[in-house]
Amino acid sequence: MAENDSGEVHVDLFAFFADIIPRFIHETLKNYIVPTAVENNLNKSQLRTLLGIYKRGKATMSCLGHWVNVEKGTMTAIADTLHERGLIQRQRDSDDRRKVVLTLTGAGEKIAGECREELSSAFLERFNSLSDADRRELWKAVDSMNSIISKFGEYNKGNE
Amino acid sequence: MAENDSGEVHVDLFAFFADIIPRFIHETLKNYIVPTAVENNLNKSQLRTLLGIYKRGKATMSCLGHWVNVEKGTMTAIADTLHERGLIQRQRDSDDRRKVVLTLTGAGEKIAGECREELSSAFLERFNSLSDADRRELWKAVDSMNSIISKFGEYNKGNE
DNA sequence: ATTTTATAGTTCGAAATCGAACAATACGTT
DNA sequence: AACGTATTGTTCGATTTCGAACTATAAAAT
Repeated sequence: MAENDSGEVHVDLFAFFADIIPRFIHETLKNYIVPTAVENNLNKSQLRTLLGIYKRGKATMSCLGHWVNVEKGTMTAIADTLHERGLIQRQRDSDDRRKVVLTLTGAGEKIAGECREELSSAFLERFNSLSDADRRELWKAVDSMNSIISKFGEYNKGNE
Repeated sequence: MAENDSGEVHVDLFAFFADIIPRFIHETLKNYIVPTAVENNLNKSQLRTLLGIYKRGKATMSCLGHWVNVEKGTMTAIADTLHERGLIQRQRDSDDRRKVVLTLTGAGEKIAGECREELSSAFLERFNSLSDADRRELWKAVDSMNSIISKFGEYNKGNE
């Protein structure tokens, strides 16, 4: 907890974002195994990479590296594997030939979409036990926090 | 985005927790290198383990494994290293002799406290640019979300 | 135009992590 | 008590990831 200028007591912002939220997310999904990911023998990084491209339509290696939270050397290895399995395509960006743009193949898109749906369903189940009042309050808080977070520049940089 | 029963449009809860929040946390701290962690040659898992014990006072291997998000075999290796360096103590739980309880040594506590403070300061700097109105709204949303999240059982199970 | 500096991606040896088999302890049932 | 089942932590070979050196392209400075 922490006090603000007017003496009110609030949750410690750092504890909230660094402890409480990550723990909540992890607790919610830690025991859930994504069926389609298992069927297709995808580990966490490979899945997260596919979902990152799925969400963006296309993305560069660096952008995905930030998103998946791995070094660029690792991203190369992940892209190698996904490409070998026919799930993604690589092509040089014609505007900036240093960049490599990744897109999903038909097979990759199908798998990514199914995984996303499975994860989303599993996650949302957690909220079934909430009362209507709590659900409304949560949604209000989420909308509010979302609008503030989106004001921070880096978050919206897109496919940088 | 998603619609609720009354037709209002809200942020998609799954996207918020699985995409937006993790990305915000990562973006906020990705370029920050914790000085005390570097000085003491601690990698991310070792640091997170120390901070996990610091926050809880003491914790079992399993509890920390969940917290750090690694398999138990990995947790054994991490604990080995931290113990060799004199930062933690291991002892069997006398109530349940299967369990191993980890606590910080004096040296470990000092390092963990410094790292926590450094991370917290770096994180909170991000919010300096917010207007007073936004800051109040954010804090309100955080308090609200925190109270709802804390109703979910598993989150509060403690040193399970 | 040339030189410097910065950025994107790859390679590859070192380090960290996974995950399945295992041993020890606890719990539930009969 | 004895048996089967579940949980906790360790071990160790296989896999993944890190991180520094490198190449190629772009942008900025002179």
